Amino acid sequence: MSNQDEMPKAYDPRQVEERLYDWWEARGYFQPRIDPKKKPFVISIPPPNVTGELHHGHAMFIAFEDLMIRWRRMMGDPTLWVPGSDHAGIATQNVVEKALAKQGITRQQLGREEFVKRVWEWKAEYGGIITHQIRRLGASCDWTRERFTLDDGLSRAVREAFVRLYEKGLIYRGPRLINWCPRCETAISDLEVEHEDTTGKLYYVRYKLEPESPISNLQPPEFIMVATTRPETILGDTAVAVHPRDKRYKHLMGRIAILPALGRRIPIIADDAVDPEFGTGAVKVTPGHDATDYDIGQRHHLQIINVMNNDATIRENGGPYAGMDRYAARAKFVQDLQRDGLLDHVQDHAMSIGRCQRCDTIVEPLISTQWFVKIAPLAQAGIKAVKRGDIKIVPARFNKVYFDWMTHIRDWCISRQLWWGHRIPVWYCEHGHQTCARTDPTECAVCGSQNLTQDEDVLDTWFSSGLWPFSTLGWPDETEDYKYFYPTSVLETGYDILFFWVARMIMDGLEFTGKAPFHTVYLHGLMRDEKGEKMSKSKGNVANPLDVVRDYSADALRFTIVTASAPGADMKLFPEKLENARNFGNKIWNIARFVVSNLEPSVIASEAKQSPNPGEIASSRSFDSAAKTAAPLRTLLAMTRDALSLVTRHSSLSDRWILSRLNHLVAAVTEHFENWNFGEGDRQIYEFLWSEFADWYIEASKVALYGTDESAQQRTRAILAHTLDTSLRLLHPTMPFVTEEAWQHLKRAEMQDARGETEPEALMIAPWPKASKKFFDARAEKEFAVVMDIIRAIRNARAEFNVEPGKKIAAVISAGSAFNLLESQREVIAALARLDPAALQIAKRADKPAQSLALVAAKSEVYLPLAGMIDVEKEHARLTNEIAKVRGDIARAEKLLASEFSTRAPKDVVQKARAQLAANQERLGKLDAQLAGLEGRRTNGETNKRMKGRAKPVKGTKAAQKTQVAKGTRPARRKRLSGRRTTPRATGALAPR
RNA sequence: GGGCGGUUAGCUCAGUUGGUUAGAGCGCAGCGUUGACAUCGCUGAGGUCAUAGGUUCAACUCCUAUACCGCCCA
Repeated sequence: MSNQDEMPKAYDPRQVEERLYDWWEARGYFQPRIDPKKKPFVISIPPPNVTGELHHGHAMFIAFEDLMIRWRRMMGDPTLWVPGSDHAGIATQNVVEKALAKQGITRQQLGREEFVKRVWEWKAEYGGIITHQIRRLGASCDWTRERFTLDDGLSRAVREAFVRLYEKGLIYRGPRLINWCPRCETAISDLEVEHEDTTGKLYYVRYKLEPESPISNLQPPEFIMVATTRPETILGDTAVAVHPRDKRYKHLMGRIAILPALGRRIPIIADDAVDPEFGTGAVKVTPGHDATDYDIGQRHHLQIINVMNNDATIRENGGPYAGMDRYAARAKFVQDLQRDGLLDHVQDHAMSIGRCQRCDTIVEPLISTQWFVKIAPLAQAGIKAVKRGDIKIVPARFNKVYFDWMTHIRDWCISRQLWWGHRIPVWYCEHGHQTCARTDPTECAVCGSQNLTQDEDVLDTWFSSGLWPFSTLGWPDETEDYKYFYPTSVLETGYDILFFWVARMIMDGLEFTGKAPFHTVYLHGLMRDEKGEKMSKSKGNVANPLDVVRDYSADALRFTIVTASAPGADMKLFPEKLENARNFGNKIWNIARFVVSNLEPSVIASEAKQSPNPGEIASSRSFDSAAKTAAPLRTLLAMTRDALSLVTRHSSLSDRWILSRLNHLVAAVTEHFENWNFGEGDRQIYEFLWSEFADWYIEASKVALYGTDESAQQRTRAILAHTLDTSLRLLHPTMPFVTEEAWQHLKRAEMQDARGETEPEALMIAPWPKASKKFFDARAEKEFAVVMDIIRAIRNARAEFNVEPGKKIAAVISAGSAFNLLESQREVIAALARLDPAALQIAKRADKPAQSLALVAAKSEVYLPLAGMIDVEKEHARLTNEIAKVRGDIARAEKLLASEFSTRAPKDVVQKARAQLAANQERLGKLDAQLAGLEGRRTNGETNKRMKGRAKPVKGTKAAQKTQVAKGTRPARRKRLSGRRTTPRATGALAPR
């Protein structure tokens, strides 16, 4: 029984992912080992809201953060990823209220205590769902350190932070104009208001003027006309304002206007804030319901009148409109103005309205007594930290966004009229004194009164989120975790919460711990749906990542997320992308299957011995059987050592080539990861595994594996194992499951040797590979590229001429300077180009056999005796076309080299251009000769009849000619090989007789 | 109003200090059950890199302007 039998033909992630996760977790791999000598790598998870289930935005941060975490863990850092969730005040209260509403219950009916109890129940249920989802995505976070923002410890941190700011005078309470959500019935911060452009109405309303003197009573009444988008707020007007230099209104300044409906007397004032271009140039001033008007009101000491209740109905001071909803009041008010002849006209108006981020209700600016953080001093420190470089934001373009916002930051309204959250730690006595304390006070700090009541409000959720990086580690206590793991390393999240969360963590971290809470902020883009729209619950386009996991695997989702976008760029999720990633997983699986099956299965079976492996924990069939058949032969380390020692002495070209490519890959991926280019690193791994390792090395390795040279077999096996092992390590941070599963099979196929070396128990705790420069082999890469060129040219010709795929054909290679190389690779060439080895002739210089197709590839010529399968006209066209292209290349190169380029460009660049030109000239010579031969044949009256039935003229002699005319200089398509540009271009011609 | 990002193959997108002939996946065309893989293999077609200028020996890449799309802030 071979290992391959344990590896099904197709990879089935559903049999693997959950089992492996459970095993990793049970083995304790997610927990860091505190090593005082090492600097830890730490990420605090962006805590998901406990409102419901995860969406793809969460999958996104998990993909990137787990990649970093697993990578650093393999690099040997003590690595900690702190998981947890956020109580999400308004959001959670809203969903629970909605759920209760379905049962016909309101929170008021339940009362505060009972309601909060219900929310905790909700949290228990959905918190569980969320952690399950995070696990299924493969997140290797340390669940023993899981935190929730309402935990006792974190609540204590919130209290400590509040008290410190309060004592410093950075927290104050007072009446200010705030954003009020009439549905949530709470204040919200500026950030929680989402502005939306819309077309509204602009109402032109006439305010009657009070006569200047009793005599004027006899005059016809005078008016001043104002324009407003919100006529119902006229009820709260306390002035009319015009611009001080507006000549139109000069004579009216200081006069008194009479408010419609209420008859209140209000002054006409002058203020610079008025835009003379807007409307009539005269505006109504409503300090109680508009931010600009509030400022004007402050400057002119105007009375502030709030005309709305908490639910946006008109208060009793609204006269006849009292009790009406704000929009019903508007309609009625407009109607009344019309009736009274005070409404001049109405016009459409482009405007922006603010809506509540959580419930989409139109926000009402109003005056309310709330708690605020005086944020400017904290923001200054936050700006400095980034300017100094203590914190680096990736991608860097977000620096500017950060600075702009921090510079123009306004005081932060932190009190919320909710029940779910951290209660504000301030008590009032009957004299109105405030007592703010770390522990619940029993008496007033000012007068000693024992008659205390705590503030009813709770804090903005983000107040606690801002403390997350350190509150989760034990702050304000100097715990072991806090001392060792703080400050954290990287903060990874979506750019949409740069202000909400990232900026606040920076300010809080600096303020409370004296340290930047992390040294790097990595911002990813937003996940959008297929149409490019932001995913949101109200749009109903929110998908459950677990559905994707079920259909494509967590690995596929993660790989797609990481590779399908650039840093900071939004991405769309498509089934096609996921399919490709899933297929890649299967490809990896089959590569492993091939390698494993070639690692001496007979020995594996006979030397079986028990060893610790995932089978002990998970009861997988494959692990169980593996445990029985597990056969220590040599460790991967030993294999690597073998590969290393063998490569220098006996290795073949393809061996040296793949090891060179592999080590370049290790270097490149490591560098890309270090530079935060995870997508590029992963794309290179993909290219390597699929296009180099599988398509070329594995195919070439079959020559040695199925040959008779035992040492070559051994060596090839070692290199196969080593290359697979290394590649799996590189890919593990992105695709943890399939790599671990494949690696376990690989490991079992080798096992321990007599020297007692042991492999790590799991890939996830195996060391990250190091590139070894001694494997860099430019010559091998160059030479193997020549071999690939020859093979491609032959394959190309076979396809063009419809040679039966299985048919082994003869070939003559006139190798020229590449003779030694090609002769040494004859088996590989024969195998991969499907040539008959007995009929493959390689010579330094060979004559063209009669009736053969001639190809020019990599400075050599290949003749394929495809007698009778050749269409002379077609060949003529192809050759002519090819010659035109080469001539174009030559002309361009000559022009370039004749210019200042040859004197001013770097030498190596010029040298390359020269070499390229020479190669093309050589190629042109060969092509010309072939064409000449063909011309001779053509004029000899040869027909283009064909012999074999399968052969047929390649479509489009005409098309080819057209192409030549239109795009004669178009370059050949580049091959998939990264880091290697080859231009296989087969060109066929009939040899002259 | 201020700022940022995008515009590259039919579609979705990479392209990191400017340097040969710009890449991938999907799709498309042809061929294929070759002892890892049809979730696959081989071969091929397909792009004046939004437009107009500029810098440079050299521009998808740097600069300026314009157009269109998207986002953030006010």
